Amino acid sequence: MSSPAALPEAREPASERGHETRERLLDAAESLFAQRGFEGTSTRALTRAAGASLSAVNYHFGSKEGLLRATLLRHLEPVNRLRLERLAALEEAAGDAPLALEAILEAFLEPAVEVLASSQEAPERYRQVAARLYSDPPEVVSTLKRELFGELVGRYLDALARALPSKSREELALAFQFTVGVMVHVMGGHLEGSPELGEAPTPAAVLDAMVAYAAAGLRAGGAPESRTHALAGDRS
Amino acid sequence: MSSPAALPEAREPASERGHETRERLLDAAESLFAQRGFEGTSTRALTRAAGASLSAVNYHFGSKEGLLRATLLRHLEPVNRLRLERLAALEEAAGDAPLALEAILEAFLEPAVEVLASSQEAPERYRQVAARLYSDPPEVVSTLKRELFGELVGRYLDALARALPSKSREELALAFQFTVGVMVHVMGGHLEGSPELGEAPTPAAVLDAMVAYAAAGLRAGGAPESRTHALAGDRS
DNA sequence: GTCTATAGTTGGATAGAC
DNA sequence: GTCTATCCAACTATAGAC
Repeated sequence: MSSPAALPEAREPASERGHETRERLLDAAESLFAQRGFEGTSTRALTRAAGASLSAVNYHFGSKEGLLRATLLRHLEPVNRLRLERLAALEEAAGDAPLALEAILEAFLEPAVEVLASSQEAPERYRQVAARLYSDPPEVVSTLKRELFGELVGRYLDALARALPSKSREELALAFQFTVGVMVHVMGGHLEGSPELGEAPTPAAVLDAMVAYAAAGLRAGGAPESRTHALAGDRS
Repeated sequence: MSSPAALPEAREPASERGHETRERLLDAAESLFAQRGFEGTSTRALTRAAGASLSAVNYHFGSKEGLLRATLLRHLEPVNRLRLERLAALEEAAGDAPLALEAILEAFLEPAVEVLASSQEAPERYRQVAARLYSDPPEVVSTLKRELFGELVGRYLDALARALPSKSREELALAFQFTVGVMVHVMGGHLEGSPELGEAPTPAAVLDAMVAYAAAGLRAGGAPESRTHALAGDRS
């Protein structure tokens, strides 16, 4: 985190040599942590992949854990910033009116998909980084999770509460967590693992399906009328 | 898997000494793999927790990976068997009629919650075992996943297709994967990590909420009429 | 079936030259 | 800022006594 010297303000002068290795380490960490997990990736394999020396990780990040933290931050922070910006833009455009549920969900879900699609290289790499937050055990991760998502979740729940005034905050919080589960599963790449899905659908199609699924789920979740269990399925 | 001797048929005779250690190892593995992941757990810590010697893992399971496999199987296999049984029972009762969507979802989701609730000791332990299937990287896991879920998913999709005849199989498969994501997130214990949820809801309440959420999501997911994005939130 | 002892690797981290 | 060389702790797996 607080690295060696935070070079003056030059924003990539001829002498950014000092940052080249750092960036390569982050790239390699992204890729390897995603593929094999934190404990499953050795510092040796990591620095080899980055074309750096073994000691580089400790020099730039203090420890292997510091590198994990930096790796997660590098991706999740911009995604979450975008999520907050998009929510704020929606709210400003709507004035006092409550937001459309689908719009809120799109503001939350699309940034993740976007970052994924905008990656030039292997998208698999980016996908699983976020999912790691929900699977890697070390304590760094749970701390970081609260750090990164605390405010975000609160703000989105506020918007959801205005869109769905008949729901209690607990109901909304629960259904929103379900939605996070959907997102994590998709970002973790578990759609590919499943047969029956034939050719993988495009990210845009998956996003649309997620929004529709989650919107319906949020509207229905926990509402007493929806527990009419005895009646059969279709409705469309 | 195919262990030393598969003792005749005695179902816990005075001489089950040979199995005591084995069971203790499975218990410990369950707990530690759930908490710290596969690579994050050393055989030493594991055997120490089980009160066994270091070599016990290799004797009983061949390797550390063999122990992971046995651990996952021990829990997932009965859960999946129950899922298939409950689906079959529903289908028999219904004759030719399509099943109620909520009933299908309950048959799928409740066994997991049930095993969780029926565990005498720390339920946290059991919860995360299944979730590990979706986060641990080693190849054993992805093999096992297909092995365990291949038939199951096919059978449930068949039932869903009859309950929701207007949906294509691809739409259903996608929405069903979303539902799996919800379940994995819940079983992984990520509800606890979130504030805003106050006192953790009971397993039964979470189950009801999941069923309602997923049923609504499956009915709506991908249906063209549900993409009327412009209209605002509430409906109840 | 369980133990102790040990072999043989590989792990993260550091020292010090350049 | 990056490297090589090295420390030492920890790992999985095996051998062999009991």
